[in-house]
Amino acid sequence: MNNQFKKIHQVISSYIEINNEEWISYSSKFRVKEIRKKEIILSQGDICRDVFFVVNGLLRVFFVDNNGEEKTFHFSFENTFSTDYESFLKKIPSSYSIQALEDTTVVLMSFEMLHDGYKILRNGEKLGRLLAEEYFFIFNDKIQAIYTQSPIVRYNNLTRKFPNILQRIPQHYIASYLNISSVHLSRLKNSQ
Amino acid sequence: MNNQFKKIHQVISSYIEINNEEWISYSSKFRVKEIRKKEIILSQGDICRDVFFVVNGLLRVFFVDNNGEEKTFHFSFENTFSTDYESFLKKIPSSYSIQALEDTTVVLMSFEMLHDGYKILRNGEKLGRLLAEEYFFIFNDKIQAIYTQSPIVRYNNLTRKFPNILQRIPQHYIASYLNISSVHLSRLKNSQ
DNA sequence: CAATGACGATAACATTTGTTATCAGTTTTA
DNA sequence: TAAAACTGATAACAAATGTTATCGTCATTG
Repeated sequence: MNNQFKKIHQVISSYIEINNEEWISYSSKFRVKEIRKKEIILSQGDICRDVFFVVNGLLRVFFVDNNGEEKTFHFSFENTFSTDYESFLKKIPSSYSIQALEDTTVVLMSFEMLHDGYKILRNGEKLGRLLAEEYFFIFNDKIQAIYTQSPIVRYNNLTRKFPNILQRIPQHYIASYLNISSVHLSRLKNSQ
Repeated sequence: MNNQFKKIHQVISSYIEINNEEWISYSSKFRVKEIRKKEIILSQGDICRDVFFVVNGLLRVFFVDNNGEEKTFHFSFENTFSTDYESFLKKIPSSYSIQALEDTTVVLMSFEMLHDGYKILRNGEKLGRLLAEEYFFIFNDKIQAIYTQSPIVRYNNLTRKFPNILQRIPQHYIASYLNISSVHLSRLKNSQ
């Protein structure tokens, strides 16, 4: 099996039963893309045509708010999916941009192939449901964290969960992710 | 058709094709529950066993944070679903409590019947997927609002979208929903 | 009907967080 | 390799938001 598809196969297999034949047919439609650091693979306002699976590297999902300021919404690490799922599903302009923070390899899954999967794979609809549910869980946790945890607690949780995040992601992006200013994060860190 | 099921049939029909036979078998498992004002139908920490469909009345979804303070997370109006979907799906202790703000009638859909539906209904899995997606959209919008809009803008949007909300929901719950203090909301309102 | 509690406005004050600017060290780029 | 851009710390100040307390009105309850 194409080595780049190994992990994605593993992830999908954890959701549904998929046999060899199905996988060969399904994965034949994957496309692979190399993205250079700082390159943007989805621009806010464009319709999001693909779900990206990060094989290696790192993506940043962000948007520009009404005051023209970038807000970092999510970091997509290796072996996770990244997309504007609402734009992707509804074919409406994306609210987010997605940018590579490092040279990154992604597997592209188009809307068409995902929807074909609903019919072609025996458990295609189930896969769709579980993916939607999984995405939902992420957002649910995110909202709860915002409501219940102070920025510094969220920061500590983040660095505990991803110990090398500080080596890979500039601190002001993390501040933006926490929805506080970079100055404030610096203060919080150095006074706790 | 049982009149209380009319709306829920309408909503489900908007998601998938469901014929009369399927509907009769499916809806026969619904249970109806009357909840008195202030009554709690889901307690934080319990496993959420049902999805609630609000026939009439009004529910408040909230949780108690680490400082012992209630944070209102969501208001469930007529003809919408309400639940702790993560607790419900994963059978883990609920992060939320759900309380009636008015005398309320709900239709209960248990985990078992929803999952039976995945098999019994021709489009059961699709229904599950679309419900998960729909729930996801709500959360996506919620997070975006938090990141991009100031509390007073969110307040104005809320009152524009639900003009009678002020008659039905105490203001301090709305403040909690906006994640600001009730004093601050009062100030914002009366100074804009 | 009286007592109690819930509700929302307001004031005074404390705390948190943002803004702007500067600086030194580092990385990127031409 | 030199210039430019990026990064994070820090200080000084401004703005936003929270906390506590008080008050009058209204709704609920016994």
